Amino acid sequence: MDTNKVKFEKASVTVDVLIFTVEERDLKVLLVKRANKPFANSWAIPGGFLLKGESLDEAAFRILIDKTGVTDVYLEQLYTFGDPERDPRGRVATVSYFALIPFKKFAEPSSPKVSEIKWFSIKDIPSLAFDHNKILRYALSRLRAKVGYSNIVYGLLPERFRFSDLQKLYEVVLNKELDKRNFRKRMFNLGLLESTGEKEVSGAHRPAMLYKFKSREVVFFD
Amino acid sequence: MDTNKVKFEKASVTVDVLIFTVEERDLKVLLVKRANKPFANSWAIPGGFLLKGESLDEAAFRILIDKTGVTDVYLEQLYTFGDPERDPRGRVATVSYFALIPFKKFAEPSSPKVSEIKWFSIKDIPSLAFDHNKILRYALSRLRAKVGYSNIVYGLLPERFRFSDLQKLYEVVLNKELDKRNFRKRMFNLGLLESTGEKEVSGAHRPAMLYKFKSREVVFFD
DNA sequence: CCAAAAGTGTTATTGATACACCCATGC
DNA sequence: GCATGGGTGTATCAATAACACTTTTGG
Repeated sequence: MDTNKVKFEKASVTVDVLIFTVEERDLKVLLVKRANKPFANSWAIPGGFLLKGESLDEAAFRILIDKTGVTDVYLEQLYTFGDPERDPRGRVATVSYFALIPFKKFAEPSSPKVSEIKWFSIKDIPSLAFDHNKILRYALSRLRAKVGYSNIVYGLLPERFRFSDLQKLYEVVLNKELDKRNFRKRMFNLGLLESTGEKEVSGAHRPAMLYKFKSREVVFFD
Repeated sequence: MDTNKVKFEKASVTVDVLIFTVEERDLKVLLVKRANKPFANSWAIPGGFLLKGESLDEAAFRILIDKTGVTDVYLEQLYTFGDPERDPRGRVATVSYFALIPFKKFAEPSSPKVSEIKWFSIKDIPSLAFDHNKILRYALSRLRAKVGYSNIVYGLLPERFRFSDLQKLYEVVLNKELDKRNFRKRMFNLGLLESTGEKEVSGAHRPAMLYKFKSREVVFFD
């Protein structure tokens, strides 16, 4: 192949972070409304340009803190999107990450530049800026696959939770119903959970035992 | 966070492709000896800068063809490495891919710029340029995980192969021995293979039936 | 006593593992 | 006839799937 006349191209590198949480037993993703062109007023995945001296992981972490104030978090690189046409401003490659945070830790963002920021149910996603719908679909498929062979859902839950919260979370992520008894059996057999001994301050029904993950580190199984 | 005084940084984007094959029942990866600085004379993963108008996948494909002449191939994006210190020339983010090719299709490369090119057994990898040892370790762990729940090994095998070739391949990739009867049972149960009806032109032993994958498309199972 | 969610066991089926001998060929 | 790799079956165990009733609380 003759490459003599073809030019290399410096690209801008952005890092986008898909921030997921569970609220009201529903899986939600944090989106921002863009203030500037291109795609002004469109909703988009939060992100930003890579800064001098910053690693990709550091940039993802910075964006996450900027938007949510959360630091104790599960964060994983997802995929890199680099189609030459994906950004009208020029060649921009986006390294996408996904983050899982417990809703309770979320604090309103400090960043003044963002005009608006909002949690969207994954069942109700509008048309997004750039190729962000595609990125979100990719993130969801990774998340769905990964909950099947790892404990990463710990990132979505508070320290202590009811068993039914955990089950509901799996049901929402996997988009299918699970049998209560089989689910409990399997979860206990994996040996990742422990009872806290405490019970929820309950409603008009039998109070539920509260559980926690033995370890808030990623564990793979199967 | 005050970002007013921090500068954005344009980065060069390179695409590196880990090209795997099986030869002599051993898993091998293609490395090139670098002609130029930095790391002149070190072995490295083949790669190159992203060209104008080219998508990441296209760049990976171009590099692969350039080095091997192979076009019918399994190719998958792996991970993006972007530490600010990883290349002494400046900020370079590398999007890594891995490719699986059947050894028979390999043709000597047409590219005149490469000083040397060589297959290395994965058991015998030297110290590589940049952070390429780390990238290779990552690729191997992805490959090992993925053969467990997909049929991607089809990419490493010729059209028709003996069952024992397939088993040996799994053993090399997973670095452990497998039981012959259980392995055959499982493979047949997955329903991805079919007999070609033909037998190998054999050596001093009973001739082996030759099999092929029903589909040379990625299939996931489990 | 009624509504609401928590909690609990058994059976059937499937997939994984462990294991040893005969077969077809070339020389 | 012997050396070389090809090819086959059974029994045990573990994990998964299907399935319905009782318990504890608040109001």
